[in-house]
Amino acid sequence: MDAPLQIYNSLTRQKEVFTPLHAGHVGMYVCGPTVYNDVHLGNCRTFISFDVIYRYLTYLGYKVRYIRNITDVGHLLDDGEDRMSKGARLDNLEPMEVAQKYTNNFHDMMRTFNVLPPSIEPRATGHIPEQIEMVQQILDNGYAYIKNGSVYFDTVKFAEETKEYGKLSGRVIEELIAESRDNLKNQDEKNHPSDFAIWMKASDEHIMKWNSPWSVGFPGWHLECSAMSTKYLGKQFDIHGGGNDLKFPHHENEIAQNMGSCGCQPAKYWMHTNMLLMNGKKMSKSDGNTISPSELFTGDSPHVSKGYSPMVVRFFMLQSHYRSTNDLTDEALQAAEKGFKRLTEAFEALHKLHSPVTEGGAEDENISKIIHGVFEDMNDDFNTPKAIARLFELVPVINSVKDGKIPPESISQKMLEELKNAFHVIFFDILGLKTEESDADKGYVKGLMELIIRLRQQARANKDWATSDTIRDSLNALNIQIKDGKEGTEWSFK
RNA sequence: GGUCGGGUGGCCGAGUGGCUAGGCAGAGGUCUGCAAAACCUUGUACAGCGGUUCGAAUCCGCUUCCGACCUCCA
Repeated sequence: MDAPLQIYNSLTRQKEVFTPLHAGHVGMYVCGPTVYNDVHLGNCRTFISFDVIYRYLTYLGYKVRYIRNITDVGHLLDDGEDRMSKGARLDNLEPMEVAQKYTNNFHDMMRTFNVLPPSIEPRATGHIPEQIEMVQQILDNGYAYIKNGSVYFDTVKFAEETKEYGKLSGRVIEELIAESRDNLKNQDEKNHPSDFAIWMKASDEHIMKWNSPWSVGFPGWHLECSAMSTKYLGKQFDIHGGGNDLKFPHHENEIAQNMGSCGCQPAKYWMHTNMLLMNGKKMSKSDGNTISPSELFTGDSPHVSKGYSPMVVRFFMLQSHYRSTNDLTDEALQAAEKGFKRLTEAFEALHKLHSPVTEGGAEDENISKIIHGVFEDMNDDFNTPKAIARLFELVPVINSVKDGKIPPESISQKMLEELKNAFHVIFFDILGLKTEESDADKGYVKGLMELIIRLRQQARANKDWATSDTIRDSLNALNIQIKDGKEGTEWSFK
């Protein structure tokens, strides 16, 4: 009955009904991080977005094979030095130590954000033979040429013969001629400025290099994804994702390589996440407009007035659509923090509700509509902000029943169960959020709080306002909020 | 310069040819010993100028401003 899942396809620039290549299965490849540095928040946004997409596809019943790679070689800097090698030189480490260190850091951060691990996380250095094989196939098919031990992809020939080059990013090859800079590494070796290396001959001082039929060298940056997606998902698979900034040249070149080796377009649906901004500008490693995840958590940054918890940050990110830019500001984070708290507290309150009627509550239909609406929103290109907005509509209903503002029979037992279940599925399983109960929540702090609240109740019963207010104010100073309600007093961390 | 995407109420952020997005902040009220929390009510926004239309913030054109990519970036 519900509308089918639709996905915005960057390749066709429109929403399309999602139909997997093989019924019941989804193959999804997402470009992972280059591990030469701590992960930054922009990366996190992309992986959080795809985490929700992965979770939702799984929820829909698809068996999803989710590949997210680790790039640990081949990513050149302007001066021609490999990112990994540079990291190694600066830290005085083996390149693989650098890769491992930052891979660990990346994994820690993904766990912190409650991002599920992918099905397979292949490394570029672990797939050198596959990449060499692909270079050979491209050469065999005539879409590459060898110059001094390096191999370059022939974009001009590819573009002329297939009309495919530039399709994803909207580029025209003639324009690329004029635009390309001429100060790139080995530019003189290329036949055309838009050609790109798929195998690079290594200089003597280059640390990371492998034997190949052409030279001792290393693979080009774009090649790994082509080779690894093919290896684990086949020549054609369902979804290929990544950040918007990878569209050109990375993804465009990936398509060229896949088509150049096997003759087919690798992915049916291309999905691109938009950039995380900070104060209106792209958050970027290279220009300093950035805040690290840990700085954001601790508040140790001039860009924020305080720290924000990982789940608040995740929630904040999901409150904008993955294809829209997301502007991170202190004010917006504060709004997200309060909203997140309101939602989680309503969810907790929901579990304490009971209904005297089995079915036919006055609010039943309304609630049912909201729940269905959430899934409709998710089916519409994973519209998490809209889905979350609907979740908020449940809050006043839940709180009103809890406070006795509307009678408990407004929601039937049946609906209550359905709602608890749905809320759980949406909030935890699909959006990947979790309530942040601290250790204190379970430990003796809880017992102490019960004691304190009981003492304060006695004081209030005796109209000893001075004592009761002192307790309240002191707790408040400790960031503990006292909430006097009809059914007694509750508390929470502020 | 080329390509693309945007400008929505104080802030963030959805959406749409006619029907309340939502969150935060603000205002009024209920509740309360007083508060807080919660609940109720409330603002009637869509860059500007034209055009299409019975009707446009939503479609088209122009203007303007902003951003991304074109060079390593999720």
